[in-house]
Amino acid sequence: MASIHDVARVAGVSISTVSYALSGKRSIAESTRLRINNAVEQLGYRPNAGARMLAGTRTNIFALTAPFHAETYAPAHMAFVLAVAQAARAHDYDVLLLTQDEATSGLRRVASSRLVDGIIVLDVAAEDDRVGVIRELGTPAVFIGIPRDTEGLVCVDLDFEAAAALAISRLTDAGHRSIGLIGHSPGVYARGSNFPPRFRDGFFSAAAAEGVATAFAMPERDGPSVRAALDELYRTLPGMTALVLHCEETVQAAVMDILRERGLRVPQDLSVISACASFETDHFEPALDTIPLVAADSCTRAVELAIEQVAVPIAPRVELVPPRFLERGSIAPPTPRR
Amino acid sequence: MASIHDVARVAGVSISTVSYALSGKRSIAESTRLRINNAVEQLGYRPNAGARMLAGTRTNIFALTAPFHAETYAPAHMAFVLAVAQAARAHDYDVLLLTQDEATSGLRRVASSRLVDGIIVLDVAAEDDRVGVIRELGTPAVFIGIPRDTEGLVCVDLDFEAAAALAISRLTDAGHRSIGLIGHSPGVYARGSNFPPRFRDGFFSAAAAEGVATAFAMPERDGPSVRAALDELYRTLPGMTALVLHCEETVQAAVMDILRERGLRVPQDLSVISACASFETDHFEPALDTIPLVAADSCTRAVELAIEQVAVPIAPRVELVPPRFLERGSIAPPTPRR
DNA sequence: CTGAAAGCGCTTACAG
DNA sequence: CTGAAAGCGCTTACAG
Repeated sequence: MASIHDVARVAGVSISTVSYALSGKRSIAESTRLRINNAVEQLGYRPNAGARMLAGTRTNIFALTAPFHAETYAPAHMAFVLAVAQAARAHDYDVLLLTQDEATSGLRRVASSRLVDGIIVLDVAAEDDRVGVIRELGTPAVFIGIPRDTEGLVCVDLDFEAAAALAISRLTDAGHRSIGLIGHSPGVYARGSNFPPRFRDGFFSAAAAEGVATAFAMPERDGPSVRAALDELYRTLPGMTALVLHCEETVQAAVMDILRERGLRVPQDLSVISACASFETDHFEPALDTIPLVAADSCTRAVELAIEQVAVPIAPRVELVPPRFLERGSIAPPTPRR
Repeated sequence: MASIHDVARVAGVSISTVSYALSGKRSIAESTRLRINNAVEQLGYRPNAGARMLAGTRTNIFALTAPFHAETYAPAHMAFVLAVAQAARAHDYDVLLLTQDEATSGLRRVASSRLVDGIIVLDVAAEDDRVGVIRELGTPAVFIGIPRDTEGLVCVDLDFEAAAALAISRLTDAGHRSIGLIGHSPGVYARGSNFPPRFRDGFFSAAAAEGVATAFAMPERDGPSVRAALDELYRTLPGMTALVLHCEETVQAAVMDILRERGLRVPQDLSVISACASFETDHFEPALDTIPLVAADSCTRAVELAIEQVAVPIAPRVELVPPRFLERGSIAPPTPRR
C-alpha cells in the first residue's frame, strides 16, 4: 500500500508538500500539484485513516446513536439513519453506528477514544440517558429531537406543534369544526420518541384556539384495532368531517381501506390530511394532502451543526424546522355525515 | 485526555508494559497489573483509536454496506443492520455504515485508506456491483446473501430453498396437495435482493418433487392488490387448501384480515405458514406456524467469518443456515373448500 | 512556493 | 516479568 513517502518520491517533492497539496491548506505551484496528482493516481494512493486521525485534529467520523426498540417504526427510523449518513458523506464524514444495548457506554467509548469527532443523536426521548453522558463528555453533539431538558444542548427537529397547527388551520380554513386525530399506538406515547406527544399537544391547543371540536384515538397496527379507533372517533365526535393521520403507514393504509369499505369518500364525506409521516403518500387512493416528515431536512441541518461544532464551540440551541404542506386534493368543505 | 504515558507514569511502569497489560499479549505480574488497572481507572484512560490503528495491524472497524432502495423492506433491512452491529460489538468491532449512493466507491475508500479491517455486505443482488470491487480490493469480506457468481467469495445466508421445501413438506405431511404462495411484489423479483427468487424456486421444485399443485401471486402492499392476489390464487387453484406467505408484514396482515373477512378459518378452511419473514408472527390472529428469517443467525456467522479472515485468509465458501420451524397450530389436514 | 523535522499515541520486535 | 526504542503514516508549526 502506497504511503505519502512514495507519492513524494514519485512526484519529486517532500511529504509536507504532498500533504498540503492534498489538503489544500496552502497554495501549491500548478506544476507541482500536477506532478503530485499524477503520482497519487499512478500509485493509487489513499491517505491512511489511522495516521490522519493521530496526526490531525479530527477523525472525520461521527457516531450515530439510533436506538431501536419495540415501538420503533422501522421505515422512519431507516429514513433518518440514511439521511444522516448521506448528509455526513456530503461533508466527507463517515458514520459509525452505535446500537441500542450500548447506548451510553458506546458513546463514552467512541468519544473518549477519539474515534469520532462528534455525535448525532436520533430518536430522542423526553428523558434520555444519552443527554447526561453527552453533557459530561463535552463532545460535539447534535440531537435530532428534543429532550425535556435542553440545557446546554444543540437540538434540531421538525416543528411538530407547528405541523399540527398547520393541519388544523388548513382544515378550519376549509370550514371544518370537528376534527379527529389518529395517532400512534399507546406504547409509543408511553415510552417512545417525544415527537408524537408534541404533535398531539399541538393539535389540541391549535384546535382549542380555534374552538374546534376534537377526538383522538391511538390504534395498534392491526386491522381490528384501526376499525375500533375509527368507530371511537365517530362515536366521540359524531359530526366529524375531517381526519388528521399521524401514524404509521400500515395504520394509514388500513384507515383508507376502511373508509373505502364503508363508502366514505375522500374528500366529499371526509377531508383527510396525512401529517408527519416519513413515507410517500402518493400511492394512496385518493392521494392525500400531506405534511411530510422529511428526514433530510432535520438531518442535513444536524450534520451542519455537528460540523460547525467540530471546528468551534457553538451556542446551545433548539432549532425547529418549519413544516411543509403538499396539496393533493383531499380537503373539501365539510358536508354533514350521510 | 490521558495517554498511555500518563498511565505508565502513575503506575510506575513503562508504556510497553501498559500496552501489554491492556492487550493481554504477554503475562504481567499480578501486582503490576493491579497498579496499571488502578491508574487506568483513576485517569479514565482510553487508548487513542487513531494511534491504535496506525501502530497496530487492525482498526477494529467493519464497513457495512447495506444499500436501501425503493423495494427494500425497511423492518427486515433494519433487523439485519442491527444484527450485524450487535454481532460486531460482541467481538469488539464497530460498524461503519456505507450508503447506497456510495456503494462501490465507498468500499474502495474505506478499504484502501485502511479505515476498516473488513466488509460485511448486506442485501446482495444476483448481479451485484460490489462483488467485483471486493474481489479486486482483496479486503476480507463476507456476503450475507448469495450473488450469482460466488467465485472466491465468502457468503452466508439462510437456506431459502430448504425453507421453502420445509414449508412444502410440513404441508404435504398434513395431507395438502394444492398449495398457494403469496410472494413479494414483482419489483422485488425484478431488481431486489436475490432471496425471494430462491424461495420461490425452492417452493416450485419441492412442490414438483411431491407432485403438489401450486399457484403463485405477487401482490403490492395495498389492500386491493392483496385481495386480487388471493382471488387469483383461488382462481388458478380452486382446490387450494394451504397457503405459504413469503411477504412483508403489511401484506401478511392484509391476507389475514381478508381471510377473516371472508369467513375462512385458519387452519380449518386453510392451513397457513408464514415463511422467511423477519417479524414476529405472534400477534397475528390466529398465531401462525412460522419459518422465521432470523437475522441474528446469518449475521452472527457472517461476523465470525469476517473476524477469522482478518486474522488469516480463509477458503471461499457458501454457508447456508438451515431454517427453523415454529409450530403454532395453523396447519390442519385439508378439507375441501366450502 | 517548498522542505526538514517534530510529534501525534500507540504496538511490537528486540533485549535482558 | 519488564523496558528502551523503533516505527506506523500522517499533519503542522517553523524556517527559508
